[in-house]
Amino acid sequence: MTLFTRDYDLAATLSGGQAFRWRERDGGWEGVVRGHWLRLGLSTPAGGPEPDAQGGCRLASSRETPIAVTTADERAGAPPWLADYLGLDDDLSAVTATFPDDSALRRAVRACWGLRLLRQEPWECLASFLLSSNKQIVQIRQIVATLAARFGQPVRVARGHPPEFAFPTADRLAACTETELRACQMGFRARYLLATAQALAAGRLDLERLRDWPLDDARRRLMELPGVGRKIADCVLLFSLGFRQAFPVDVWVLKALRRLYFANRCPAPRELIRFTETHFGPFAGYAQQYLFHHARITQLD
DNA sequence: AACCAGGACACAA
DNA sequence: TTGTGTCATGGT
Repeated sequence: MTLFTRDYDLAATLSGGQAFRWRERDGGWEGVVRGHWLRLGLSTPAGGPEPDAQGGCRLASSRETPIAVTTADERAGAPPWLADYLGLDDDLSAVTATFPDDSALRRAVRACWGLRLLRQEPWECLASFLLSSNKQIVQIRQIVATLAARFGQPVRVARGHPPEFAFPTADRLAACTETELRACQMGFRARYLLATAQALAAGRLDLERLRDWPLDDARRRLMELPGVGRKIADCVLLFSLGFRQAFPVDVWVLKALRRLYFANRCPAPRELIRFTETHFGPFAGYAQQYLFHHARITQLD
């Protein structure tokens, strides 16, 4: 079946450090979401981003980018939650139109047009980013894969496909020993993951309910969890709970911000927060993701 | 072989 | 409030 949408860059979205369970295989993208194995692909060749004559993000070209969806059950349609997960309802032209008119951001948007923010499951997102601290993205993927294979439920896959597993529930990880978690190569993060899983399993916080709260309150509650600072809290708010103004600042984004907006100076923490909260507008999180991805892909070239 | 990684935390000043 | 050492492990 096919999801009809516009301006979607699957590679930038699924492998850009928001989610850690997608991998490219035979020209498509395969992953497990909500305990369902999925394969996604562009049903027509997307080509690269196609800058319009003006070359500005406000006037960036809009293109049809239908997404072919394959599930384990060939007779079933696309899961009803998939469009929401993929952020299909976000209008990129409208989003980027709210950005400040600075050339650095325009360049980043043009370089990865079609990059979108996902709406992941909050627990998987939180757990994954608990594992992300001081780790490279390739390593985070590996740890998450190991964790799922050892403690996740097996899921249905296409015929002949190697086995896949759901992301383990908080209840399941809460029942693990720290030693079992450390055996997944997560190092000192095991203590945080275990303590947070136990806090959620005990019902001390309902992640889903945070959607309805003001941003600052939701962030404050997340930061009460062991191992969750502002950066990880903002990742959960932005990548799973739909707070498009949340602005996680990691080493890549910090480097980009310093270079583009602070003349290579190192801003004071409070000054940096104020800047990220005011300069980029209501979709600051989108601006952040473009800056992040642009910084990464230009670094690798 | 050093250096660094989508950080958080305890602690000092 | 802002800076420093520490944490465990592996990529580049």
